[in-house]
Amino acid sequence: MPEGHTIHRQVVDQAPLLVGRAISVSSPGGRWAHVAAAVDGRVLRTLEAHGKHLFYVFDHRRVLHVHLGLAGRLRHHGPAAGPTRPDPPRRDTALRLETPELTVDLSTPRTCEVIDAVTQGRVIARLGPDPIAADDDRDLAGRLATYRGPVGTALLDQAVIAGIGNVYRAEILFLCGIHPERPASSLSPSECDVLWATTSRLLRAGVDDGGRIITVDRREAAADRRRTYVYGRRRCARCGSVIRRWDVGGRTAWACESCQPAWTGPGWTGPGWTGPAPTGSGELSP
DNA sequence: ATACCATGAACAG
DNA sequence: TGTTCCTGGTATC
Repeated sequence: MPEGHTIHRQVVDQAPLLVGRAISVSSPGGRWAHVAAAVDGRVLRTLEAHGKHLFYVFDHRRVLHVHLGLAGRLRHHGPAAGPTRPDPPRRDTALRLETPELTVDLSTPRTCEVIDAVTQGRVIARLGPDPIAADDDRDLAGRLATYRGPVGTALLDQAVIAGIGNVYRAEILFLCGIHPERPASSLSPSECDVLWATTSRLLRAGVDDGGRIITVDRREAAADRRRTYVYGRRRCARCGSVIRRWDVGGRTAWACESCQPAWTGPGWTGPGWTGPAPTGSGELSP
């Protein structure tokens, strides 16, 4: 499940075994041979993550840039000589990275390219702050104050915060008690502070949990083994109300409208808005 | 066996 | 705003 925590987890797992070593890079499927050739045999200097983007920085100042998208995956294999010798690469493997200690297979990435440091800087400059790496929210309140659209859309905008995906969006807004359709600009500075702190806490926990997304408090949800409060659920793990799922910002929002009451202030156009006086016959249009 | 939906985001218009 | 790409898990036949 490639949200930002997945990528940071890859850094935690890969960096100790790859940084400082020459990496053999190949493209088993052949489609990415030009990418493999550009970094094959080079020594890895650093491995960096920002949001959902992963950067392998090599000694000749070339940078392998990977974004998994929806279907991309990174699979690890043990050393060729050890008990967990790597499987033969799957046909869809874009790149295989190998050292004596670790083999990493990248399959069906959204982005797989070799760039320079300037381009890497541009990619990162397009992104908002990464709540796993950064302690500073870089004025999240200011960005939300001028954001035109619901907070549920803003949280998936990687220029606002880098690394949130649809699962975390649902869980963050639940834990903050914020309705997904509230105008982003209606959040108070203190709500923005809580939003950032919650985001940072959840994503960091996701890294520590090995990339799994576990947001529930074990005491609160002791009765079942689900890992979320609202995402993927029929009923709220806290109050039992039926979860509503509908489109917000082009993705499915999941929310408990008891725990996340609808906003009825300025800008709200959802249920409860009386609107202009009805005209015509009063019948609903087909 | 087959259909559908999903953790993402670029692109067209 | 809608279309498109990719794989994999789950549901349905």
